[in-house]
Amino acid sequence: MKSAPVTIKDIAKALNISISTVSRALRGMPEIHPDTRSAVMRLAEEWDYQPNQLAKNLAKSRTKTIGVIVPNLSYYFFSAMLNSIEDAAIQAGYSVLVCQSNESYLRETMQIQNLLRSQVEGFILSLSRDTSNCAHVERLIQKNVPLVLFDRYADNMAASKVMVDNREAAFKATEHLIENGCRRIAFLAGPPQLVLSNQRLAGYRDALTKHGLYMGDQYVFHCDYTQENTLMQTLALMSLPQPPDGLLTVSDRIAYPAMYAMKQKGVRIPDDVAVVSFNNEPLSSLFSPSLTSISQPIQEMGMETVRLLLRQLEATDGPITPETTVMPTQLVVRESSLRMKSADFLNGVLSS
Amino acid sequence: MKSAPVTIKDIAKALNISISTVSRALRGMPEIHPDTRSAVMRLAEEWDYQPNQLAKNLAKSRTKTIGVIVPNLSYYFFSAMLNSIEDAAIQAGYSVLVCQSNESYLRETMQIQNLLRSQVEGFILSLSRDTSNCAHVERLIQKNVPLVLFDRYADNMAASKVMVDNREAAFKATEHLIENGCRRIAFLAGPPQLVLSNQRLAGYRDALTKHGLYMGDQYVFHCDYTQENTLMQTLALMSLPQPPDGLLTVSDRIAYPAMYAMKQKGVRIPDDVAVVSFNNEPLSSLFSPSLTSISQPIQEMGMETVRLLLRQLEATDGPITPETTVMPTQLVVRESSLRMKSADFLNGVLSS
DNA sequence: TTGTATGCGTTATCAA
DNA sequence: TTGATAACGCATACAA
Repeated sequence: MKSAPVTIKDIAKALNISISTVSRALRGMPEIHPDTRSAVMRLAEEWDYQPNQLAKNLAKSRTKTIGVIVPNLSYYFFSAMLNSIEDAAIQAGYSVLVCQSNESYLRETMQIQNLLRSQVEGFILSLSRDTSNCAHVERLIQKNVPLVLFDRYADNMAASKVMVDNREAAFKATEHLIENGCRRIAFLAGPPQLVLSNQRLAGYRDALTKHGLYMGDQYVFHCDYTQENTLMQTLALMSLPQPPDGLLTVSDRIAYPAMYAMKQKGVRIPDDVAVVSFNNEPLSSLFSPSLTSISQPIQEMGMETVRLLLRQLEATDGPITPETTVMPTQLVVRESSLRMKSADFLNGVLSS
Repeated sequence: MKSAPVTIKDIAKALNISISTVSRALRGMPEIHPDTRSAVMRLAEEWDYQPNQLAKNLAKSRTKTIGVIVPNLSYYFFSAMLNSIEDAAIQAGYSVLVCQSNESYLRETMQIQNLLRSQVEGFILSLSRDTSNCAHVERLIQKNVPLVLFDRYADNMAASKVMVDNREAAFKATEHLIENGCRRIAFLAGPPQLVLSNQRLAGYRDALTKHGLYMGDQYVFHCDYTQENTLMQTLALMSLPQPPDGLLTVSDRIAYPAMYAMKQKGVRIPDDVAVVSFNNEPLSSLFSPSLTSISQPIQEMGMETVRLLLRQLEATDGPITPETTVMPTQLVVRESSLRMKSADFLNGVLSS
């Protein structure tokens, strides 16, 4: 039960002028007489006039709005990315409509549909865990809807992408474990359809192979990102006849429960098992032991994502060639992987 | 560069019928001839017609949309609340527009403004940390805009609210510490303008007073929810001439860095300092020691929040009297506060 | 400097 | 069962 909001028509009627004059005054067009303008402004102020954005957008056939769909805002990485994306978008005069897919393919397609109906001018998208079929995204591309994927993308799609070099990062992380004396290194991966997880798996294999430690994927277990599942996979891992002495996890969200499960089993970290992970959430430094993790330049990734989208949004002559930006990562070493106290010992192992 | 989307006008022209017929067919009105309907549907399907939501909303003067503003989606509590709110809203046929205030009063007022312009029909709001002046919310109330506050609300506002009994919960938590042998109990509170923090403070005082342990607020320190600040406050707390032997924190997000800082200082938890907190984030069970925390019924709170809003949205005769729902909490006891191994010893202390 | 008229894509109220 | 036509609130080309 609220009274009808005031419109430019109300103001025009009250001031006995035309609605176009009110419209122009409100928008600060230069041709308006100062007296007229101030009268309009005064009344608008007094009545707390709020322009109807729907009508505005409809009239201009533009919304200056971009749709952002992420799997889950409770993951630090995604909510941080959202903040960065929002800042960059606002800076460029765009506003943002946020949706979560809740890791569901169905929900993802529905959100795309909804945003499309809401006339967003472009999409920033990170695929859900359950998305293996990408027809819904392909449809956007076919329609020439500006689109940038980040982090969770799919291969073989003619879309702009922003990501880190997952393979290289995993290689780096795995080699760090090897340098710290690990010989049987396990990988708690994400679901098999996650490209990012597979790339990290590849980097993990690369490092093991390079150091003559690769023995098939017997130490690779897939997690579905739930706490319960990770606890189970970790226990399974530790019950292997030859349990691992090093662990790489695809995300801090996987590492936390994994470390918990190991500690419960009396496994000492890093002495029995050294752990390295991905994402470098702020909380990772607060765990005990603090967690070594690959950090991604979230701030820059958000800005770059928006930049690639703006390129498409503001292109005047036809569709633009998709562009992929690979951002650097950084290994942040903490207690969970620093096994050796002595640099000499470290060097000894490496040269042996 | 995308081609103009297809409209009902396009379909009408192609089928040589009127736009009203197309509109009716698309919306499944019963009076349409089956042949006409199927022809329309076929073409709509083929051309992937997407109704323009802006135009739809403008024409109906209804958006069936509610605006949700929270301080920060990276807090577990808020992103979980959002999920619950979204589910309940969708169920009731509403969609949700989400914004973050980023704990800024200015941003909060801007978001309200934006959502108002976007014609949301009601608000669900949790105030930012920096919001002490509530004129912006009062203005909504005056305009009879349906509104429900949750968790972070302000006193003396004629709005519907959903929250937990913070005072009682803090009392319960503090008494739990006392029962576990703590005698000098500190409270890491939130900013002084946070009502919720002050209520918890009151409950903390109640419990101390009841047990003859209250010695003024020398053990009360205020945090601003950043990690750095919490680390500092904790160190200050532990440097007191008589450091505390029990700690209550206003949020798990405060407890994590506090526990970290104490552990760094060699303080043993719970033996030297027992810790109890608020929110019961899923991660709290994974920390070592695992964190005792007050849990709030997030799922139910979200549903209740939406229920109270719907009551206002669907009221036909004038504004509705604001309603406040206080939800129950639960103390989830974990390692961080379980100091005594023996029940006999525990009973001994209590009866002494 | 201001007003008139038209359009944005839909819904809804009349007639037919 | 269908079709004109007028809203919805605003922007804008063109006239005045």
